[in-house]
Amino acid sequence: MTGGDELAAILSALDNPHRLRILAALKVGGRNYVSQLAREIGISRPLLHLHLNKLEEAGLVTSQLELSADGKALNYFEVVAFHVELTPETVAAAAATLSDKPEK
Amino acid sequence: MTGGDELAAILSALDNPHRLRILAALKVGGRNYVSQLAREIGISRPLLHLHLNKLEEAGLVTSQLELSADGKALNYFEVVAFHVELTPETVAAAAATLSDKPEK
DNA sequence: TTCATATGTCAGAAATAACTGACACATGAA
DNA sequence: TTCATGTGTCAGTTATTTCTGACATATGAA
Repeated sequence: MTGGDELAAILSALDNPHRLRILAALKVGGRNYVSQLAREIGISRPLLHLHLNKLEEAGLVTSQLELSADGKALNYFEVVAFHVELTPETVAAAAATLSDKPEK
Repeated sequence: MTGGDELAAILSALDNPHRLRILAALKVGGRNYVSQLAREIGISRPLLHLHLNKLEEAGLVTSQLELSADGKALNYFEVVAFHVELTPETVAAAAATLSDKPEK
């Protein structure tokens, strides 16, 4: 029972090849911190930061700040176990609760 | 078993409140032609045309040109019965087959 | 102190997506 | 012929997203 806005956020978050790969990397390689993940995926850190933010806002990943052995602050991200069914029925139900602005 | 590019197209098509409502309208109200649908949803016909194109390219709707009783050519659209599961696993699998350009 | 690592943020450019307002064409009815 | 209806398309504007290149801050090691 996913709400319209919630589903919209998830779909928006998944509508990007980088973000799909980020999720895949975290799922396959396990939790990781942003600088390291940026190196592995091959995109800039600010850009990865942006994408991770969007994924986190959609509730698809979570982050946790930790201190490494040598004192560096590492922000670890990991995938959340989500499950969304996309069918005409679920889409129609979600669309009915969309809080978009119909005002001109 | 949805391919990466196929899933990307679906997600891209669903990442828009208008298109979610269009799918909902076609699912609930049944098949409809574009001018009529544009009036019901309350958006311009060229805009609806654009969105329907994107939905059709993603394989979420189909269209069929028909002649009405009074001779007008009506382009009827209807929803295709799709079913997509969104989980970390399916996303990871799809991301692995993405044909994006990793060059530069 | 300097270096290498980590964090975050932000302004501006570049690339897409969304949208509007025409235009062109066709048919049946008035 | 004119009107109302349907179809599609396209150029140009606006809005949104994506991306880069800085900047600022912090810590441990050399």
